[in-house]
Formats: sequence, C-alpha cells, structure tokens
Amino acid sequence: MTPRTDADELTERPRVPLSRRRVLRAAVELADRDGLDALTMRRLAQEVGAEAMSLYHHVANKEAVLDGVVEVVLGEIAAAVEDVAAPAAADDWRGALRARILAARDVLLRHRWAPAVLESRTTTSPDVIAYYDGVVGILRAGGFSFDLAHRALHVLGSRALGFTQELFRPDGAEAPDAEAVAGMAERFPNIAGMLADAVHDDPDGTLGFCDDQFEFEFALDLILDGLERRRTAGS
Amino acid sequence: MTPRTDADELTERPRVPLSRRRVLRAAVELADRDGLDALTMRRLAQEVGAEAMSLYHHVANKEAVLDGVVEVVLGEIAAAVEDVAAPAAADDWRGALRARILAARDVLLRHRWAPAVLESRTTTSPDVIAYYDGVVGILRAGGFSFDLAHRALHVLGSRALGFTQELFRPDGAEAPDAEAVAGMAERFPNIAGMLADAVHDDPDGTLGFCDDQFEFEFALDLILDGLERRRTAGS
DNA sequence: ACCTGAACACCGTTCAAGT
DNA sequence: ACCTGAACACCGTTCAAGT
Repeated sequence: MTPRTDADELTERPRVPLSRRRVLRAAVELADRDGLDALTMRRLAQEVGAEAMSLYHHVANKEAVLDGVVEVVLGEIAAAVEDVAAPAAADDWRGALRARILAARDVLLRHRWAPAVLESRTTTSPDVIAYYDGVVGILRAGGFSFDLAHRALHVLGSRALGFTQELFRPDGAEAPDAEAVAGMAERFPNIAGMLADAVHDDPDGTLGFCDDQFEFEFALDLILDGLERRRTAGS
Repeated sequence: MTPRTDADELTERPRVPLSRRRVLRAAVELADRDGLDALTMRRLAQEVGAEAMSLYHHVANKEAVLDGVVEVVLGEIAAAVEDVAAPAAADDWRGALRARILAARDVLLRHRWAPAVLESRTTTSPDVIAYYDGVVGILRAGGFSFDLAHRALHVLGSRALGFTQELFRPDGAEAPDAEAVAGMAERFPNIAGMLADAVHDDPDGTLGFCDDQFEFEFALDLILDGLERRRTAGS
C-alpha cells in the first residue's frame, strides 16, 4: 500500500522469506495474543509483513491454516508428553496415562483457543490419530483388550487431550452478591443451594467456586478408576 | 428488490407478521436443513420472506439469533425430559438421570449443529442453568451432597445434555480397505491393531466400527457407576 | 410500528499482472 | 518462483428513508 522506506527496513526484523512454517507460527502467536476471531487471512498477512494473497503460496486456504495451527499445537503436546516423568505403562498404566494427559492439558492452557479449533476440524488430523495411538499403546501395555481400549477412547473423548468444553459455568460464582443469589434461588433452587453451600465451605472465597484443575483431575481419576474396574472384571 | 406480484401472494404462505418466535423457528429449520454455515442473516430473512434488515426489529443481532436457537432446542429438551418414563429420583437416581440424559440426546440427534452452537455461547444460557438445576435436583434426591453433586456436573460436562464432541473418528473405519490399513499400520500400529481387531469381531461389517449410541451409553454408565461409588463411600 | 434499500467495513478468494 | 493490487461474492450491521 504505502511504499517501503528505509525506515521500514531498519525497524522490521530481517526479511525472512515467507514459508508455511513461519505462517503457521505467526497464526498461533496471533490467536494466543488476540483470540481466534483475530485470525483472519488479512491480519495474518500483516503479522508476517506481507499481503494477504501471498499466504496462498504457502497454504491452500484458511482451512489449511486451521489444520496447520492444530499441527503446531499437537507438536507441542507430543514434545511435552515425551518429556514428562511418568511410570512405565506396563507397571502402572493409570499413572502413565494420567501424567501424559495432564502434560497435554498444560500445553492447551497456553493455547485456550485450540480446543475450539480442534473440534471444528471435519477430518481427523493425523497428529490427533498419532496422539490417540499413543494412548492405545499405554492401555495395551496396561493389559487392555483392543475392545476395551476402544471403549476407553470414547469414554475419555477430548479429556484424553487434556480438555473438556464446559457448558455450565455458574456466572454469579465469582461475585455471589446476596441479591443475585436470591433472584436465582426462585428459578434455580438446586443450583442456588449448591452455590450457597460452596460459599459456606470457603467463607473467604479466595479460591473461587470452581477450581477447574481440581475438578479435571477428579473427573479423570473417576474415569480411570472405572476403566481399571472394567479391565480386571472383563477379559 | 423485485416488486411483489399477485403470483407471489398466491404462492407464498399467508403473510404472517414477523416475530421473534417465527424468526427463531425458521433459524432452527434452516440449520437443520442446510447446516450451520447456511444460517446467515440474509438467508434467514429470505426464509421468512423479508429483508435482512427486518430481522433486526425482532432480534438484537446475530448473537441473539444463536442465543435464540439454543433457547428453542433447550425448550424441546425440557419437554422431552418431562415426558420421559423414568423411575423416581429418590428410588433410583441413576435410572432417573440416565433416562433424562438419553431423552436429551434424542433431541440433539435431530439438531446435530446444536452442540457446536451451545459450546460457542460465551454467557451461560438461563435454559442451560435450568437444565442443570434439574440434574442437581435428581442427584440431591438420590442422596448426593451439594459438593459431590457439583463434582458430578463437572464429570458429566456436556454428557449431561446428551452429547460429547468426538475428536477422534477413525476415518478408514467404514471402508477399511487392505491398502489403507497397511499404510496406517506403520505410523499408527496400535490404532491399526484396534481397527483390525474390531473388523475381525464383526466380519460382516454391517454394524460399522463405532456404534456411537452404544459407546455413549457405555461411557455414561461407567461415569454413573463411579459417582454412585463416591456417593456411598463419602457422605 | 414495522419494514426496506443503499451503503459501510469487513471477510475469503480468483485473477491477471508485476519482479 | 514468489509476491501483489484490484476485483468479486459474500458477511454483519448502520442509517436514513419509506409505509
């Protein structure tokens, strides 16, 4: 648009030629910083110091960008999962799987937009299949039949990758002022009671109503429990 | 755009005045028929025989339309859940909850786009809170503490409304031709083994690899099991 | 009060043209 | 080979004008 000046040359980082890798890294950074809605072809181009149309030489279209950022994030997960200190699957499949799932979760907590993108993909990414292949490997080493391992994948669902989409986030939870709770009590008596009870248990309220990490681990352990029970019962 | 003619008068259904209710019903029908991407303000207007701008007299904006279609679907769920034959919660909380969840699932199977919209809402809809209020009511009647009921909501997550977003749908499952499986075996040995085993169990293949309804119920029962175990253990 | 057309500020993407 | 500007067919939405 405006002609390039020497000033541009000096303030810009050295002119690296565009590449698929660089486009995708920029896309992840952009989504981290400004959210998923900010990830448009035009803004992404701006981010790498090019015009929107230049991107099309390195990615087929926007869907390919979204596939690509999934690839980047799953790369980070694969690396984190490899590095994690965990017992051998043959000795303790639960410990092995639990540690890996929590490591994956740590990565997704740094890319909060990623679960939504992951769920929007219509064809399963090879990297997702590879991740689940690792999960099945752990289960097999822990003594699961293929059949029960298959069921385990369905029970775990996205939790195997360390996240669950929460539909229900009680709004008044952080600031449960008496008035809002009172209005709520009429329409949602059970929820209101639950909230009141939680506040009572923790009068300072500093912990907040929902400690998501705690809840995630509680749910994960309940499921791992149930799977272990099925494993020893069946076969 | 083109002037109205008598022919239009005759072929159109009788001119009902626009209303929020009518706009939202049309939005649900449109999404059912042509998918979520087809749900644009312009196409929606066309659907009710008006211009796009006319919609704004009945809904604030597109977000309000999405909130509205959630409202409609949750209305259907509330009706289905009320009608379902289920044991009394005080006698059998598991049976009571299970029947309601499967009834909710039936509704969502008729509106497959609805889970994605539900998950896209940034503020929790009052209708979602009302639904979860009912769930807590059942758990309380079944002898749950507020604390354990709260955890149960987190464990169930969207499964309480009858759906789970599946990240992992093995593609070759429906047509596991030998070549594709062989290519897969190298990169995803465990998944390939799982697929091969499943095919072996069901040589006709008519059932397909994943019976989602079966898997949904298996996972649901595993979770209800685990919750019952926590309930009798704790207190 | 209810509805509308034109217009605005955005999208993703195609195409023909530049170096 | 790589990048670009203009243009196209869409979005959601504002505004001033119609009945």
